[in-house]
Amino acid sequence: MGQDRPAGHASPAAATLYDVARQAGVSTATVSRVVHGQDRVRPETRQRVLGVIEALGYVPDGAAQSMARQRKEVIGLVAVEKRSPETDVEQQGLLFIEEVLRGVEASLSAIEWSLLISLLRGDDPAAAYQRLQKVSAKVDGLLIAESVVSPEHLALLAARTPIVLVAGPTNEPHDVVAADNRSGTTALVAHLVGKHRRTRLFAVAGPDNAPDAGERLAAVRDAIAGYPGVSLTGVFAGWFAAMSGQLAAREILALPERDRPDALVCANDQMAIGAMRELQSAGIRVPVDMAVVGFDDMQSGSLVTPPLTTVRQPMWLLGEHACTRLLQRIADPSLPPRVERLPTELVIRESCGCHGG
Amino acid sequence: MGQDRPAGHASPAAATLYDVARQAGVSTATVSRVVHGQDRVRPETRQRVLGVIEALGYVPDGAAQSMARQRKEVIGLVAVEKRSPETDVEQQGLLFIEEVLRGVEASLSAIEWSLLISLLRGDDPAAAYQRLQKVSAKVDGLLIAESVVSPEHLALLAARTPIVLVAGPTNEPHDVVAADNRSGTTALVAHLVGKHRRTRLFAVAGPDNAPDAGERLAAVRDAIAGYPGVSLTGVFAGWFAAMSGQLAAREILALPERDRPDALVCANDQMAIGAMRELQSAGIRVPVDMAVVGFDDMQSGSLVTPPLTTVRQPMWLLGEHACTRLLQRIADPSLPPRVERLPTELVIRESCGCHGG
DNA sequence: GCCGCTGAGGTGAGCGATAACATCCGAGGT
DNA sequence: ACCTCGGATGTTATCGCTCACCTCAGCGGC
Repeated sequence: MGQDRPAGHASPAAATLYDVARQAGVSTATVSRVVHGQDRVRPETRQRVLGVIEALGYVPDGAAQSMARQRKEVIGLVAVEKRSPETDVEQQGLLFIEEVLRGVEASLSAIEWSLLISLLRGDDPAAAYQRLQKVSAKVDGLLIAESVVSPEHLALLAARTPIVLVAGPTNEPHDVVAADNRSGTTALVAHLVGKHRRTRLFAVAGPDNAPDAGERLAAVRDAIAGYPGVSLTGVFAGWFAAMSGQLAAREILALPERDRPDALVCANDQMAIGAMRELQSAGIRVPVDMAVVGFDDMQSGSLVTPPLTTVRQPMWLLGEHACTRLLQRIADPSLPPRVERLPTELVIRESCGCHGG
Repeated sequence: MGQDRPAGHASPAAATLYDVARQAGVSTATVSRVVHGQDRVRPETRQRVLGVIEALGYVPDGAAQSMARQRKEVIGLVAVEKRSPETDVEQQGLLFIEEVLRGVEASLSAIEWSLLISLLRGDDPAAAYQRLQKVSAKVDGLLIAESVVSPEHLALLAARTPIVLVAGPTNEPHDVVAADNRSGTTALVAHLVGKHRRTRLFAVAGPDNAPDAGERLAAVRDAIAGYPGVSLTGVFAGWFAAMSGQLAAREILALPERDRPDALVCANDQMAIGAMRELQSAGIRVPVDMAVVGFDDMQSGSLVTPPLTTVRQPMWLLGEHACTRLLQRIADPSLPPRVERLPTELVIRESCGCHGG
């Protein structure tokens, strides 16, 4: 069938609606109706048109459709990518978003929409905004991860395009879908204190510009405040990368033994893993001498020894919900912005002091 | 500035080129020239237009541009996603592609193009093809990962859209960019045999439909054939998931001790990790009793105990090269299809029997 | 004084669909 | 026989932009 030209070469010019209409001896409107499965067409006509479509390998052009119906059926997901090919293989930032991406893509493909990805790198906010503008021209709405752009730029963008923030700041007048960092953290601290009698916690925080990080730290503080006799012995300002966990560990190792914490609460799993390895290679036994816990529940957490106790974020769901929200806003831009929190779940493994089953 | 309407609401109707032209008192051609930084405009006029653009927050519509210049400046990346939200958190398939994705995105954003992602799920090939067609309508070319679709469908697709296969079958008349599975595998076997004196290897293969998997298995066979006294004691048909590594391990554990292999060569890291954990929990010491090696060099391989010896695939590069190739083909569809192999690199850690530094 | 050139900018024909509206035609109703 | 009605189709304006081509004014050369 159709072996008349060598494969691997794009055809001379893609068939258009007009080609199909002409060959089938009908109007473009009829072809359009057939393509969209409408019923206003006689079965006989439909068959004829379908035949021509098949023969020509016709597929309606997306750009033209977007123009005509004033809807692109594409949404954009933008995240920050801090890595370059030469940089270390540190799986950062996007690692979190990858799971979200799947959730988004799943929701989208169910309604035949598509997902456009844009990874921002470099740290020039103006350039980032430029890029975002360009991207916004190709989509019906934007899902923006973490805080990749300043509040002012966000406002400018929102004035032109529907946007939903994923794990973004909740103090801006935008739709936000985020994990319930607070309850997860509270449960984690409760476990450490209640079950394992830890009294000297140390926090390894995430970067300032990540709202999630701030919330987790605040929650740790608040939770600790609720337990008499338990104190937060220190806070290390990390940036979500494993390396920053390592650095935090070194800072702790430099402390006289008596001043060291008995539990390390990290703002994400990456840092927890980095810290744990550093502590272990200095001879500290985790969790006996010091417990180490993370946040996110990335797969790697279950692989390390001891397996990491952490808090699971429903990242797939985060993606789904953010997507749904964005779709709603696209349908009705006048919707009032809302903040949605998705529940987190304590995942107890062994790095807290519990014993594996 | 511009606080006249509550933020978080999309504007009534986006400004168009005509709005800008009218307000600036020039023609649309002039605005277009300004937007595209052409020189045929007096500085004074340019400034005026720029002012209006700024004031209106004008961004040229992507669909209209695509239409007018007959180029969408978007390429699509399609991969298979075997997971659903309820399924286990097995990070499969896409895990490989995520790194590729970054490479692609980086190349693309450098030239201001965008990346459309489509994850195929379910296993209805007809549905997959449908979806691919839809996606192809929105892009200028497609990057297709592994073999997500039948050769026939691929040919049909290629007749209409430029495509490049990533880690795909090399026996079809398409552009392919893949890792040099053979040399990596050969080096791995040489290490196992030469350095660690292993003589009874067991292979855990990938799925039949993954060309990469087939190549790796064949390379193991060929390499072994080159060493007298070394044999391949068995092959387990896995599917790249950690679970299949586990199953392979169980099969081995069921063997009488004398019939067990002394080295396990897995077609990817996921399976190696799965197998290793299963072996360990059955009391087998890795690597003393049995070496276990993988392929890919995913980050998790460095986290497990013992750290996994594996072969690194330059996935980022794979993405970059595939992207470049696709761009070339888009520019000149008459290019003859080529197969490009990217070098792999042996990564020696400890699961082969070497000692960590 | 006429021509041609050049820089600055305007005109308008597409690009490939969609969808509102117009048309045509035969079946029923009266 | 006339009118109505509705199903099947055709016509065509429109979406927002680009680009080839046209216009026009001023200027210098001969």
